Amino acid sequence: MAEKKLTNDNVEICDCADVHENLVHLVEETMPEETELYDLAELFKVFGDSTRIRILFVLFEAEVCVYDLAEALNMTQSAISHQLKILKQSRLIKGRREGKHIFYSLADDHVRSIIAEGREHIEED
Amino acid sequence: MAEKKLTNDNVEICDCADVHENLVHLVEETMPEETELYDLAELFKVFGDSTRIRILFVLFEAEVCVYDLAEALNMTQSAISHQLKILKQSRLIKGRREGKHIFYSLADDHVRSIIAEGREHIEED
DNA sequence: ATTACTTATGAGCACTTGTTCATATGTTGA
DNA sequence: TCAACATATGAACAAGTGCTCATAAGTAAT
Repeated sequence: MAEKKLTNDNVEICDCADVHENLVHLVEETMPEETELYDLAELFKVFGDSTRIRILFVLFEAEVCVYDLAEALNMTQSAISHQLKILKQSRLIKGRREGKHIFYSLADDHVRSIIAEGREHIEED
Repeated sequence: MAEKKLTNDNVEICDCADVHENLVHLVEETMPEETELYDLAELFKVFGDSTRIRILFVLFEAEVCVYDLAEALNMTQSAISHQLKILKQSRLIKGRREGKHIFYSLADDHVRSIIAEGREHIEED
């Protein structure tokens, strides 16, 4: 494939061997939809806060109400409640009402898998 | 186990059945170190941006230099370079110099696994 | 109905983050 | 050495985030 050169302006041109058009096509073919990319980023953003990570680790072990979460993590009820809302919106956890309490638990096992993969990465070498 | 009641002040007390002390102990036993929690959150924070996600999807397919990444994603060289630095610091990608170019590629397969797990989660139901 | 308890939520604030712009650093070839 | 290209980086700014505080909403028991 020919090198890509523009003659009339100052655009900088990188002529990495034959990569340009091929790459653009490859990207167009394999890159997920914009909305999926956005959703993926939003999901990982939820994991990207140590308070939420700590909440998830508690829920790995037990179904827990808001007040107990706050006590176990030594944080205010309000702070925990705000974070639970975010976790719930991402369908990572679910709440079950029982009288005055709402018990939270993991929504499914993806949470465990994702965190396990993350731990593997940071624990190597 | 007895309910927990304080008599002298207004502290609100949740008496979820027998959970308190057990939960605190459980958390102390199973919760990872503070530094690991922090590192985990930092790692997921890196995945929590759609520009970085897009960069990773390109690198799933090929080893690419900065300029081509910028072109493929229709972003400035500077923006891409800043993000590459973050990805490199998290050891998700690595760079290989070849003349004037620096070709970036995935550091290992954890990236693929983590993103695959994320996609599974958002694609269900 | 009133009180006490549990959870949710809105506003405000300090802090973080991603991009742009300008510029520096590094590499190659003439 | 100089010019051109490729990449990295610091400052600045807008936008987003997590906590606190005050308060609302929901539930149960008296």
